Amino acid sequence: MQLETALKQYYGFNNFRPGQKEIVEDILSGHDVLGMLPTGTGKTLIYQLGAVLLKGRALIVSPLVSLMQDQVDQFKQAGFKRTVALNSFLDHSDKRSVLHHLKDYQFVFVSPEILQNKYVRSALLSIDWSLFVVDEAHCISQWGHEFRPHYLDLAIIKKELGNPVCLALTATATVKVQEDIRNYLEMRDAKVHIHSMNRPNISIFVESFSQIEKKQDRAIDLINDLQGPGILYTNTRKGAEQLVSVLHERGMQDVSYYHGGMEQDERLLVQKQFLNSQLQLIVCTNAFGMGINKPDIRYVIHYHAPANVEGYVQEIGRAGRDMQPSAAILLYHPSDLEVPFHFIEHELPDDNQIDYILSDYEALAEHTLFERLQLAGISETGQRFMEYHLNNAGVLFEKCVPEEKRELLKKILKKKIEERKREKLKSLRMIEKWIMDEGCKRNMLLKYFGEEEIAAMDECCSGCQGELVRFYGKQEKEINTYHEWEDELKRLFRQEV
DNA sequence: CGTCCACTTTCTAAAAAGTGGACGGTGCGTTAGT
Repeated sequence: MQLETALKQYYGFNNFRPGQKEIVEDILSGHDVLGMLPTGTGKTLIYQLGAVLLKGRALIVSPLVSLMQDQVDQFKQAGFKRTVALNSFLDHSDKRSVLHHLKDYQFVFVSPEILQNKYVRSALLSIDWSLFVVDEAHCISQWGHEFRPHYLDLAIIKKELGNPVCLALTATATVKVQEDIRNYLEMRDAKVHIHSMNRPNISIFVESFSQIEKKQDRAIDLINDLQGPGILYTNTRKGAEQLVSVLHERGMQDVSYYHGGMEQDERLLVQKQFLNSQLQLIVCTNAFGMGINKPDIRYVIHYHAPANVEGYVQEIGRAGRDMQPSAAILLYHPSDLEVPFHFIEHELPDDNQIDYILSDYEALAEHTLFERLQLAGISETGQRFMEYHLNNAGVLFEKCVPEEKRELLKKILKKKIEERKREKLKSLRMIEKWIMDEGCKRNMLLKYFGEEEIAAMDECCSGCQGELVRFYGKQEKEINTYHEWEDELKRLFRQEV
Protein backbone atom coordinates (compact mmCIF):
# COMPACT_ATOMS: atom_id res chain seq x y z
CA MET A 1 0.00 0.00 0.00
CA GLN A 2 1.20 3.50 -0.78
CA LEU A 3 2.07 5.34 2.41
CA GLU A 4 -0.09 8.29 1.42
CA THR A 5 -3.06 5.98 0.88
CA ALA A 6 -2.60 4.50 4.33
CA LEU A 7 -2.24 7.98 5.80
CA LYS A 8 -5.49 9.04 4.17
CA GLN A 9 -7.27 5.87 5.23
CA TYR A 10 -6.24 5.87 8.88
CA TYR A 11 -5.97 9.57 9.62
CA GLY A 12 -7.70 11.41 6.78
CA PHE A 13 -4.53 13.46 6.13
CA ASN A 14 -3.24 14.06 2.62
CA ASN A 15 0.37 14.81 3.48
CA PHE A 16 2.95 13.74 6.00
CA ARG A 17 4.60 16.26 8.25
CA PRO A 18 8.31 16.75 7.69
CA GLY A 19 10.29 13.74 8.82
CA GLN A 20 7.43 11.30 9.29
CA LYS A 21 7.42 9.58 5.92
CA GLU A 22 11.15 8.85 5.76
CA ILE A 23 11.08 7.19 9.16
CA VAL A 24 8.04 5.05 8.35
CA GLU A 25 9.75 3.95 5.14
CA ASP A 26 12.91 2.98 7.01
CA ILE A 27 10.92 1.04 9.58
CA LEU A 28 9.02 -0.82 6.89
CA SER A 29 12.24 -1.82 5.17
CA GLY A 30 13.50 -3.23 8.43
CA HIS A 31 15.92 -0.54 9.56
CA ASP A 32 16.37 0.65 13.13
CA VAL A 33 15.81 4.40 13.38
CA LEU A 34 16.93 7.16 15.70
CA GLY A 35 14.58 10.07 15.10
CA MET A 36 15.02 13.53 16.54
CA LEU A 37 11.94 15.52 15.62
CA PRO A 38 10.63 18.72 17.16
CA THR A 39 7.66 18.34 19.49
CA GLY A 40 4.38 18.51 17.67
CA THR A 41 5.66 16.72 14.57
CA GLY A 42 3.46 13.71 15.28
CA LYS A 43 5.93 11.13 16.48
CA THR A 44 3.09 8.85 17.58
CA LEU A 45 1.77 8.54 14.03
CA ILE A 46 5.11 7.07 12.96
CA TYR A 47 4.87 3.95 15.05
CA GLN A 48 1.11 3.63 14.79
CA LEU A 49 1.37 3.50 11.03
CA GLY A 50 4.52 1.41 11.21
CA ALA A 51 2.84 -1.30 13.29
CA VAL A 52 -0.32 -1.26 11.18
CA LEU A 53 1.56 -1.63 7.88
CA LEU A 54 3.84 -4.30 9.33
CA LYS A 55 0.67 -6.04 10.51
CA GLY A 56 2.36 -6.52 13.85
CA ARG A 57 2.63 -5.38 17.43
CA ALA A 58 4.56 -2.53 18.97
CA LEU A 59 6.08 -2.48 22.46
CA ILE A 60 6.54 1.13 23.54
CA VAL A 61 8.84 2.14 26.39
CA SER A 62 7.64 5.36 28.00
CA PRO A 63 9.18 7.22 30.95
CA LEU A 64 6.15 8.36 32.98
CA VAL A 65 3.06 6.42 33.92
CA SER A 66 0.90 9.55 33.66
CA LEU A 67 2.16 10.03 30.12
CA MET A 68 1.40 6.41 29.30
CA GLN A 69 -2.19 6.76 30.48
CA ASP A 70 -2.64 9.82 28.24
CA GLN A 71 -1.13 7.99 25.30
CA VAL A 72 -3.40 4.98 25.78
CA ASP A 73 -6.44 7.29 25.85
CA GLN A 74 -5.27 9.07 22.70
CA PHE A 75 -4.65 5.76 20.92
CA LYS A 76 -8.13 4.57 21.76
CA GLN A 77 -9.70 7.82 20.62
CA ALA A 78 -7.76 7.58 17.37
CA GLY A 79 -9.30 4.16 16.77
CA PHE A 80 -6.42 1.96 17.96
CA LYS A 81 -8.52 0.17 20.55
CA ARG A 82 -6.16 -2.74 21.21
CA THR A 83 -3.85 -0.61 23.33
CA VAL A 84 -2.84 -1.10 26.94
CA ALA A 85 -0.32 0.20 29.47
CA LEU A 86 1.43 -2.23 31.80
CA ASN A 87 2.25 -0.33 34.97
CA SER A 88 1.44 0.10 38.62
CA PHE A 89 -1.93 1.69 37.80
CA LEU A 90 -3.16 -1.86 37.18
CA ASP A 91 -4.17 -3.84 40.22
CA HIS A 92 -3.08 -7.41 40.69
CA SER A 93 -5.99 -9.09 38.94
CA ASP A 94 -6.09 -6.60 36.03
CA LYS A 95 -2.41 -7.10 35.51
CA ARG A 96 -2.77 -10.87 35.47
CA SER A 97 -5.64 -10.66 33.03
CA VAL A 98 -3.77 -8.30 30.68
CA LEU A 99 -0.68 -10.51 30.76
CA HIS A 100 -2.81 -13.55 30.07
CA HIS A 101 -4.43 -11.94 27.02
CA LEU A 102 -1.40 -9.99 25.86
CA LYS A 103 -1.56 -11.40 22.34
CA ASP A 104 -4.89 -9.60 21.83
CA TYR A 105 -3.19 -6.20 22.09
CA GLN A 106 -1.45 -4.37 19.29
CA PHE A 107 0.19 -1.54 21.26
CA VAL A 108 1.63 -2.17 24.70
CA PHE A 109 3.14 0.64 26.77
CA VAL A 110 5.67 -0.22 29.48
CA SER A 111 8.14 1.45 31.83
CA PRO A 112 11.76 0.30 31.78
CA GLU A 113 11.33 -0.87 35.37
CA ILE A 114 8.39 -3.17 34.80
CA LEU A 115 10.42 -4.96 32.14
CA GLN A 116 12.48 -6.31 35.04
CA ASN A 117 9.45 -8.18 36.35
CA LYS A 118 9.82 -11.82 35.37
CA TYR A 119 6.10 -12.45 34.82
CA VAL A 120 5.82 -9.42 32.56
CA ARG A 121 8.93 -10.49 30.77
CA SER A 122 7.85 -14.04 30.10
CA ALA A 123 4.44 -12.86 28.87
CA LEU A 124 6.14 -10.42 26.48
CA LEU A 125 8.53 -13.10 25.25
CA SER A 126 5.72 -15.50 24.40
CA ILE A 127 4.46 -13.39 21.50
CA ASP A 128 5.91 -11.74 18.38
CA TRP A 129 6.76 -8.04 18.18
CA SER A 130 7.36 -6.04 15.02
CA LEU A 131 8.44 -2.81 16.67
CA PHE A 132 10.37 -1.90 19.79
CA VAL A 133 9.81 1.82 20.39
CA VAL A 134 11.62 3.99 22.92
CA ASP A 135 9.73 7.24 23.37
CA GLU A 136 11.54 10.24 24.93
CA ALA A 137 14.72 8.30 24.23
CA HIS A 138 16.97 11.02 25.69
CA CYS A 139 15.94 9.58 29.07
CA ILE A 140 18.40 6.76 28.41
CA SER A 141 21.21 9.26 28.67
CA GLN A 142 19.59 11.78 31.00
CA TRP A 143 18.31 9.30 33.61
CA GLY A 144 19.81 5.93 32.77
CA HIS A 145 23.27 6.42 34.23
CA GLU A 146 22.12 6.83 37.80
CA PHE A 147 18.54 7.92 38.45
CA ARG A 148 16.73 5.17 36.55
CA PRO A 149 19.41 2.63 35.67
CA HIS A 150 17.00 0.13 34.12
CA TYR A 151 16.97 2.43 31.13
CA LEU A 152 20.38 0.93 30.39
CA ASP A 153 18.92 -2.59 30.15
CA LEU A 154 16.57 -2.01 27.24
CA ALA A 155 18.92 -3.67 24.74
CA ILE A 156 18.78 -6.91 26.75
CA ILE A 157 15.01 -7.20 26.49
CA LYS A 158 15.12 -6.08 22.87
CA LYS A 159 17.43 -8.99 22.10
CA GLU A 160 15.28 -11.42 24.06
CA LEU A 161 12.31 -10.30 21.98
CA GLY A 162 14.21 -11.40 18.88
CA ASN A 163 15.46 -7.96 17.84
CA PRO A 164 12.33 -6.38 16.39
CA VAL A 165 12.86 -3.14 14.47
CA CYS A 166 13.93 -0.53 17.02
CA LEU A 167 12.71 3.04 16.88
CA ALA A 168 14.11 5.63 19.29
CA LEU A 169 12.37 9.01 19.32
CA THR A 170 13.22 12.26 21.04
CA ALA A 171 12.89 16.00 20.52
CA THR A 172 16.25 17.06 21.95
CA ALA A 173 19.48 15.13 21.83
CA THR A 174 23.03 16.42 21.64
CA VAL A 175 25.57 14.39 19.72
CA LYS A 176 26.64 12.80 23.01
CA VAL A 177 23.05 11.86 23.87
CA GLN A 178 22.53 10.44 20.38
CA GLU A 179 25.62 8.29 20.91
CA ASP A 180 24.34 7.09 24.28
CA ILE A 181 21.00 6.15 22.74
CA ARG A 182 22.59 4.18 19.93
CA ASN A 183 25.07 2.47 22.25
CA TYR A 184 22.65 1.48 24.98
CA LEU A 185 19.97 0.33 22.54
CA GLU A 186 22.63 -1.47 20.53
CA MET A 187 21.49 0.09 17.28
CA ARG A 188 24.77 1.28 15.87
CA ASP A 189 23.59 0.84 12.27
CA ALA A 190 20.37 2.74 12.80
CA LYS A 191 19.25 5.26 10.21
CA VAL A 192 19.43 8.66 11.83
CA HIS A 193 16.88 11.36 11.12
CA ILE A 194 17.86 14.56 12.86
CA HIS A 195 15.80 17.69 12.43
CA SER A 196 16.80 21.07 13.75
CA MET A 197 16.02 21.78 17.40
CA ASN A 198 15.69 25.46 16.58
CA ARG A 199 12.35 26.98 17.56
CA PRO A 200 12.21 30.26 15.66
CA ASN A 201 9.10 31.51 17.46
CA ILE A 202 10.79 31.36 20.88
CA SER A 203 12.87 34.44 21.69
CA ILE A 204 15.61 33.80 24.22
CA PHE A 205 16.53 36.28 26.94
CA VAL A 206 19.16 36.10 29.66
CA GLU A 207 19.30 38.71 32.43
CA SER A 208 22.19 38.63 34.92
CA PHE A 209 21.86 39.89 38.49
CA SER A 210 24.67 40.72 40.85
CA GLN A 211 22.26 41.37 43.73
CA ILE A 212 20.14 38.36 44.43
CA GLU A 213 17.40 40.42 46.13
CA LYS A 214 16.51 42.10 42.86
CA LYS A 215 15.66 38.85 41.16
CA GLN A 216 12.36 38.28 42.92
CA ASP A 217 11.15 41.80 42.08
CA ARG A 218 12.09 41.30 38.47
CA ALA A 219 10.28 37.95 38.34
CA ILE A 220 7.14 39.49 39.83
CA ASP A 221 7.28 42.37 37.33
CA LEU A 222 7.64 39.91 34.48
CA ILE A 223 4.75 37.78 35.69
CA ASN A 224 2.63 40.94 35.94
CA ASP A 225 3.57 42.22 32.53
CA LEU A 226 3.93 39.17 30.35
CA GLN A 227 1.10 37.68 28.39
CA GLY A 228 0.37 34.25 29.92
CA PRO A 229 0.01 31.41 30.39
CA GLY A 230 3.54 30.70 31.57
CA ILE A 231 5.85 28.36 33.43
CA LEU A 232 8.46 29.42 35.99
CA TYR A 233 11.19 26.95 36.90
CA THR A 234 12.98 27.05 40.27
CA ASN A 235 15.89 25.03 41.59
CA THR A 236 14.20 23.71 44.71
CA ARG A 237 10.77 22.58 45.87
CA LYS A 238 10.79 25.03 48.73
CA GLY A 239 11.70 27.87 46.40
CA ALA A 240 8.68 27.08 44.24
CA GLU A 241 6.32 27.05 47.22
CA GLN A 242 7.72 30.27 48.65
CA LEU A 243 7.47 32.18 45.41
CA VAL A 244 3.85 31.09 45.02
CA SER A 245 2.98 32.32 48.50
CA VAL A 246 4.56 35.70 47.68
CA LEU A 247 2.51 35.87 44.49
CA HIS A 248 -0.66 34.92 46.38
CA GLU A 249 0.03 37.69 48.90
CA ARG A 250 0.25 40.11 46.02
CA GLY A 251 -3.19 39.10 44.86
CA MET A 252 -2.27 36.75 42.04
CA GLN A 253 -4.58 33.85 42.66
CA ASP A 254 -4.34 31.93 39.38
CA VAL A 255 -0.89 30.55 40.30
CA SER A 256 0.11 27.18 41.78
CA TYR A 257 3.27 25.26 42.43
CA TYR A 258 4.22 21.77 41.26
CA HIS A 259 7.06 19.49 42.31
CA GLY A 260 7.97 15.86 42.90
CA GLY A 261 7.34 16.01 46.64
CA MET A 262 3.59 16.41 46.20
CA GLU A 263 0.99 13.66 46.27
CA GLN A 264 0.08 12.17 42.91
CA ASP A 265 -3.51 13.44 42.95
CA GLU A 266 -2.42 16.94 43.94
CA ARG A 267 0.05 17.01 41.06
CA LEU A 268 -2.60 15.77 38.68
CA LEU A 269 -5.04 18.46 39.84
CA VAL A 270 -2.56 21.31 39.35
CA GLN A 271 -1.56 19.97 35.96
CA LYS A 272 -5.20 19.71 34.83
CA GLN A 273 -5.99 23.22 36.06
CA PHE A 274 -3.05 24.56 34.11
CA LEU A 275 -3.98 22.65 30.95
CA ASN A 276 -7.55 23.96 31.25
CA SER A 277 -6.28 27.53 31.60
CA GLN A 278 -7.65 27.89 35.13
CA LEU A 279 -4.08 28.69 36.15
CA GLN A 280 -2.08 31.37 34.36
CA LEU A 281 1.24 30.37 35.87
CA ILE A 282 2.75 27.20 37.23
CA VAL A 283 5.83 27.56 39.46
CA CYS A 284 7.71 24.28 39.47
CA THR A 285 10.89 22.26 39.67
CA ASN A 286 12.07 20.27 36.68
CA ALA A 287 9.49 17.62 37.64
CA PHE A 288 6.97 19.49 35.53
CA GLY A 289 6.78 19.43 31.80
CA MET A 290 7.53 16.16 30.11
CA GLY A 291 4.53 15.14 28.04
CA ILE A 292 2.81 18.47 28.64
CA ASN A 293 1.22 19.44 25.37
CA LYS A 294 -0.36 22.79 26.05
CA PRO A 295 -0.18 24.72 22.78
CA ASP A 296 -0.47 28.29 24.06
CA ILE A 297 2.27 28.63 26.69
CA ARG A 298 3.58 32.15 26.03
CA TYR A 299 6.61 32.26 28.30
CA VAL A 300 9.02 30.12 30.32
CA ILE A 301 10.97 31.88 33.06
CA HIS A 302 14.00 30.25 34.64
CA TYR A 303 14.30 31.70 38.12
CA HIS A 304 17.61 29.82 38.46
CA ALA A 305 20.02 28.51 35.87
CA PRO A 306 19.31 24.87 35.08
CA ALA A 307 21.99 22.18 35.45
CA ASN A 308 22.65 21.68 31.75
CA VAL A 309 21.86 22.94 28.29
CA GLU A 310 19.77 19.89 27.32
CA GLY A 311 17.44 20.39 30.25
CA TYR A 312 17.18 24.10 29.46
CA VAL A 313 16.25 23.46 25.84
CA GLN A 314 13.63 20.89 26.83
CA GLU A 315 12.13 23.30 29.33
CA ILE A 316 11.92 26.34 27.07
CA GLY A 317 10.62 24.06 24.31
CA ARG A 318 7.33 23.79 26.18
CA ALA A 319 6.51 27.35 25.08
CA GLY A 320 4.91 28.24 21.80
CA ARG A 321 3.82 24.87 20.49
CA ASP A 322 1.14 26.80 18.58
CA MET A 323 3.98 28.55 16.70
CA GLN A 324 2.97 31.95 18.07
CA PRO A 325 5.73 34.25 19.39
CA SER A 326 6.84 33.18 22.87
CA ALA A 327 9.57 34.16 25.30
CA ALA A 328 12.18 32.24 27.29
CA ILE A 329 13.71 34.34 30.08
CA LEU A 330 16.55 33.21 32.32
CA LEU A 331 17.19 35.27 35.46
CA TYR A 332 20.73 34.46 36.45
CA HIS A 333 22.72 34.95 39.64
CA PRO A 334 26.05 33.15 40.12
CA SER A 335 24.73 31.37 43.24
CA ASP A 336 22.21 29.53 41.02
CA LEU A 337 24.82 26.95 40.17
CA GLU A 338 25.38 25.92 43.78
CA VAL A 339 22.38 23.62 43.99
CA PRO A 340 23.17 21.66 40.82
CA PHE A 341 26.81 21.59 41.91
CA HIS A 342 25.75 20.06 45.21
CA PHE A 343 23.79 17.34 43.43
CA ILE A 344 26.69 16.48 41.17
CA GLU A 345 29.04 16.26 44.12
CA HIS A 346 26.80 14.30 46.46
CA GLU A 347 24.37 12.12 44.56
CA LEU A 348 26.89 9.36 43.89
CA PRO A 349 28.96 7.75 46.65
CA ASP A 350 32.48 9.04 47.26
CA ASP A 351 35.60 6.86 47.46
CA ASN A 352 35.26 6.35 51.21
CA GLN A 353 31.71 5.12 50.87
CA ILE A 354 32.71 2.73 48.08
CA ASP A 355 35.52 1.39 50.28
CA TYR A 356 33.11 1.02 53.17
CA ILE A 357 30.45 -0.84 51.18
CA LEU A 358 32.99 -3.21 49.66
CA SER A 359 35.18 -3.53 52.76
CA ASP A 360 36.02 -6.71 54.67
CA TYR A 361 35.56 -5.01 58.07
CA GLU A 362 34.52 -7.60 60.60
CA ALA A 363 31.82 -5.32 61.91
CA LEU A 364 30.10 -5.50 58.54
CA ALA A 365 30.52 -9.22 57.97
CA GLU A 366 26.89 -9.89 58.96
CA HIS A 367 25.50 -7.49 56.37
CA THR A 368 24.98 -8.12 52.67
CA LEU A 369 26.22 -5.40 50.36
CA PHE A 370 22.58 -4.46 49.81
CA GLU A 371 22.18 -3.79 53.53
CA ARG A 372 25.43 -1.88 53.68
CA LEU A 373 24.07 0.55 51.09
CA GLN A 374 21.58 1.87 53.62
CA LEU A 375 24.24 1.98 56.34
CA ALA A 376 26.66 3.99 54.22
CA GLY A 377 24.46 7.09 54.24
CA ILE A 378 24.40 7.71 50.50
CA SER A 379 21.57 9.40 48.63
CA GLU A 380 18.66 7.39 47.28
CA THR A 381 19.92 7.93 43.75
CA GLY A 382 23.34 6.76 44.88
CA GLN A 383 21.75 3.64 46.32
CA ARG A 384 19.93 2.93 43.04
CA PHE A 385 23.18 3.36 41.14
CA MET A 386 25.05 1.01 43.45
CA GLU A 387 22.26 -1.56 43.53
CA TYR A 388 22.26 -1.69 39.77
CA HIS A 389 25.99 -2.15 39.37
CA LEU A 390 26.47 -4.53 42.31
CA ASN A 391 23.58 -6.61 41.04
CA ASN A 392 25.13 -6.77 37.59
CA ALA A 393 28.36 -7.92 39.21
CA GLY A 394 26.37 -10.61 41.01
CA VAL A 395 27.41 -9.53 44.51
CA LEU A 396 24.49 -7.38 45.73
CA PHE A 397 23.21 -10.00 48.16
CA GLU A 398 26.62 -11.35 49.19
CA LYS A 399 28.13 -10.74 52.60
CA CYS A 400 31.64 -11.35 51.44
CA VAL A 401 33.34 -10.75 48.13
CA PRO A 402 36.69 -12.37 47.25
CA GLU A 403 39.49 -9.84 47.59
CA GLU A 404 40.51 -9.78 43.95
CA LYS A 405 36.98 -9.19 42.72
CA ARG A 406 36.40 -6.64 45.47
CA GLU A 407 39.38 -4.53 44.49
CA LEU A 408 38.48 -4.70 40.82
CA LEU A 409 34.88 -3.63 41.55
CA LYS A 410 36.05 -0.73 43.70
CA LYS A 411 38.27 0.43 40.90
CA ILE A 412 35.56 0.14 38.25
CA LEU A 413 32.91 1.89 40.35
CA LYS A 414 35.19 4.73 41.40
CA LYS A 415 36.17 5.29 37.80
CA LYS A 416 32.57 5.24 36.61
CA ILE A 417 31.52 7.75 39.28
CA GLU A 418 34.47 9.97 38.50
CA GLU A 419 33.54 9.97 34.81
CA ARG A 420 29.90 10.79 35.49
CA LYS A 421 30.88 13.66 37.77
CA ARG A 422 33.30 14.99 35.22
CA GLU A 423 30.70 14.91 32.47
CA LYS A 424 28.08 16.61 34.59
CA LEU A 425 30.49 19.30 35.76
CA LYS A 426 31.40 19.88 32.14
CA SER A 427 27.71 20.37 31.31
CA LEU A 428 27.38 22.77 34.23
CA ARG A 429 30.36 24.79 33.06
CA MET A 430 28.88 24.77 29.58
CA ILE A 431 25.62 26.39 30.60
CA GLU A 432 27.52 28.92 32.70
CA LYS A 433 29.56 29.77 29.63
CA TRP A 434 26.40 30.05 27.55
CA ILE A 435 24.88 32.44 30.07
CA MET A 436 27.94 34.66 30.32
CA ASP A 437 28.74 34.77 26.59
CA GLU A 438 27.42 37.89 24.94
CA GLY A 439 27.01 36.39 21.47
CA CYS A 440 23.84 35.07 19.85
CA LYS A 441 22.18 32.74 22.36
CA ARG A 442 20.34 30.82 19.65
CA ASN A 443 23.38 30.12 17.54
CA MET A 444 25.30 28.99 20.60
CA LEU A 445 22.55 26.46 21.33
CA LEU A 446 22.54 25.27 17.73
CA LYS A 447 26.29 24.82 17.89
CA TYR A 448 25.98 22.86 21.13
CA PHE A 449 23.55 20.51 19.42
CA GLY A 450 25.94 20.04 16.53
CA GLU A 451 23.94 22.14 14.08
CA GLU A 452 25.03 24.80 11.61
CA GLU A 453 24.66 28.41 12.63
CA ILE A 454 21.80 30.36 11.08
CA ALA A 455 21.54 33.90 9.75
CA ALA A 456 20.39 36.62 12.14
CA MET A 457 16.67 36.46 12.92
CA ASP A 458 14.27 39.15 14.06
CA GLU A 459 13.62 39.10 17.80
CA CYS A 460 16.18 36.35 18.22
CA CYS A 461 17.62 36.76 21.69
CA SER A 462 19.13 39.10 24.26
CA GLY A 463 22.47 38.64 22.48
CA CYS A 464 20.91 40.06 19.32
CA GLN A 465 19.11 43.02 20.95
CA GLY A 466 15.75 41.28 21.04
CA GLU A 467 13.09 43.17 22.98
CA LEU A 468 11.11 41.56 25.73
CA VAL A 469 8.58 44.40 25.75
CA ARG A 470 6.63 43.01 22.85
CA PHE A 471 5.61 40.00 24.97
CA TYR A 472 3.90 42.30 27.48
CA GLY A 473 0.15 42.68 27.69
CA LYS A 474 -2.60 40.73 29.34
CA GLN A 475 -5.51 41.30 26.98
CA GLU A 476 -6.33 37.67 26.31
CA LYS A 477 -6.33 36.76 29.96
CA GLU A 478 -8.88 39.43 30.81
CA ILE A 479 -11.20 38.21 28.10
CA ASN A 480 -10.79 34.64 29.30
CA THR A 481 -11.86 35.39 32.82
CA TYR A 482 -15.26 36.53 31.57
CA HIS A 483 -15.85 33.27 29.71
CA GLU A 484 -18.43 30.98 31.15
CA TRP A 485 -16.90 27.58 31.77
CA GLU A 486 -19.09 25.97 29.09
CA ASP A 487 -17.63 28.31 26.49
CA GLU A 488 -14.19 27.55 27.74
CA LEU A 489 -14.81 23.83 27.42
CA LYS A 490 -16.10 24.26 23.88
CA ARG A 491 -13.06 26.32 23.03
CA LEU A 492 -10.76 23.59 24.35
CA PHE A 493 -12.60 20.94 22.36
CA ARG A 494 -12.29 22.93 19.17
CA GLN A 495 -8.61 23.39 19.85
CA GLU A 496 -8.02 19.67 20.19
CA VAL A 497 -9.90 18.60 17.06
C1' DC B 1 27.74 26.62 49.31
C1' DG B 2 23.49 28.70 51.49
C1' DT B 3 19.30 27.92 54.09
C1' DC B 4 16.52 26.16 57.53
C1' DC B 5 15.47 23.98 61.68
C1' DA B 6 16.12 22.34 66.36
C1' DC B 7 18.34 23.08 70.13
C1' DT B 8 21.38 25.58 73.45
C1' DT B 9 23.26 29.56 75.36
C1' DT B 10 22.85 34.15 76.84
C1' DC B 11 21.74 36.48 80.81
C1' DT B 12 18.62 37.25 84.16
C1' DA B 13 13.10 35.54 83.65
C1' DA B 14 11.13 36.47 78.23
C1' DA B 15 13.19 36.62 74.03
C1' DA B 16 17.20 37.13 71.28
C1' DA B 17 21.52 35.36 69.62
C1' DG B 18 24.55 31.46 68.76
C1' DT B 19 25.61 26.58 67.21
C1' DG B 20 25.44 22.11 64.89
C1' DG B 21 23.87 19.44 61.30
C1' DA B 22 20.70 18.08 57.72
C1' DC B 23 19.23 19.12 53.29
C1' DG B 24 18.84 20.55 48.46
C1' DG B 25 16.21 17.52 41.79
C1' DT B 26 14.21 14.27 38.32
C1' DG B 27 10.25 8.17 38.98
C1' DC B 28 9.51 3.63 38.49
C1' DG B 29 8.04 -0.27 41.44
C1' DT B 30 5.88 -1.86 46.04
C1' DT B 31 1.28 -6.76 46.62
C1' DA B 32 2.30 -6.35 53.72
C1' DG B 33 -2.03 -6.73 56.66
C1' DT B 34 -5.74 -3.80 59.23
